[in-house]
Amino acid sequence: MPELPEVETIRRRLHQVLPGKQIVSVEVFHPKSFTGEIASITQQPIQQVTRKAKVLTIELPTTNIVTHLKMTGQLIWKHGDQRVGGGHPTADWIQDLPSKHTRIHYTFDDGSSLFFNDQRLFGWMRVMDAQQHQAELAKYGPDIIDDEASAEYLYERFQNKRVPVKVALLDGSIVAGLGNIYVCDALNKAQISPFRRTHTLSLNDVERLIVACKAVVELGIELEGSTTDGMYVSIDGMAGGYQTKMLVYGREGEPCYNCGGTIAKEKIAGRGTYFCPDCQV
DNA sequence: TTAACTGTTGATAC
DNA sequence: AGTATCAACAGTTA
Repeated sequence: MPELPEVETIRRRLHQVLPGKQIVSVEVFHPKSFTGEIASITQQPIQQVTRKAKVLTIELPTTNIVTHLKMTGQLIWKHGDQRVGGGHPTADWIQDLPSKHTRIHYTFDDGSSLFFNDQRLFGWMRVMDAQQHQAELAKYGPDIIDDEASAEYLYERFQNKRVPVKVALLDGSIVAGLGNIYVCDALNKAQISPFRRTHTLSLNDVERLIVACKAVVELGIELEGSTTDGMYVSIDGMAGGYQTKMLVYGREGEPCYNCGGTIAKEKIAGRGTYFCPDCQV
């Protein structure tokens, strides 16, 4: 599922191919997936593709196509047999687009296409002016990989909270871009229990935690995301590589790489949580 | 067959 | 305001 590394991988690849292209037509197959005036996004060159938190934005001269993939959203770009990136396995189903899960199909002036697929319909693409775009991004705290997301910042935000630290890390208004996979791994790397209440963490704990969070997310970006169930792929159908490096996520019953303890799985705030009961305290 | 589970966020109620 | 729970939806697993 797309977390920051997955969305960033998609952003980088879209940014390689989209700038300069003009949208010539848009087919909306599901009204829930798209809002905005199609006429407002055609016949003008795409400027750049940006990301904040898990929100992806295709910037046009006068407006923006703002995108949230939620859990099952995919963006696939096709131009004949041309591919961007390479070397990794490519999903074969991209040959058959649009599919039953394709919600939007953009056609560009060079004949290439962008497909928005979304099995569960939670995701969206919305045309927003600068002010609306700004308001959307203002919901989120600093990206976990930004310098602004410092130990001092997080420590201060933790002081007046008593939720389990795992819940706080998943709260995008505190720090943006972390999802279940990278939070579980970061807590293991920092040797902090996901159950620890935020206000009980020392500044030293928070320093270890923020370093671990940045490290796992940066590794995730380097490996171009994680694909645990085949759902996440980049714009050419390419799977990620982080799933082979996961520390605890999905490893219930297997040994902790840090101490050899047995990885446990419990629920925190309704979310499956993997951790090592022996070295995460 | 039915229920639980999947993950991100917004809405709602305390 | 902080916290907890549920809902949006569809498909897969128990």
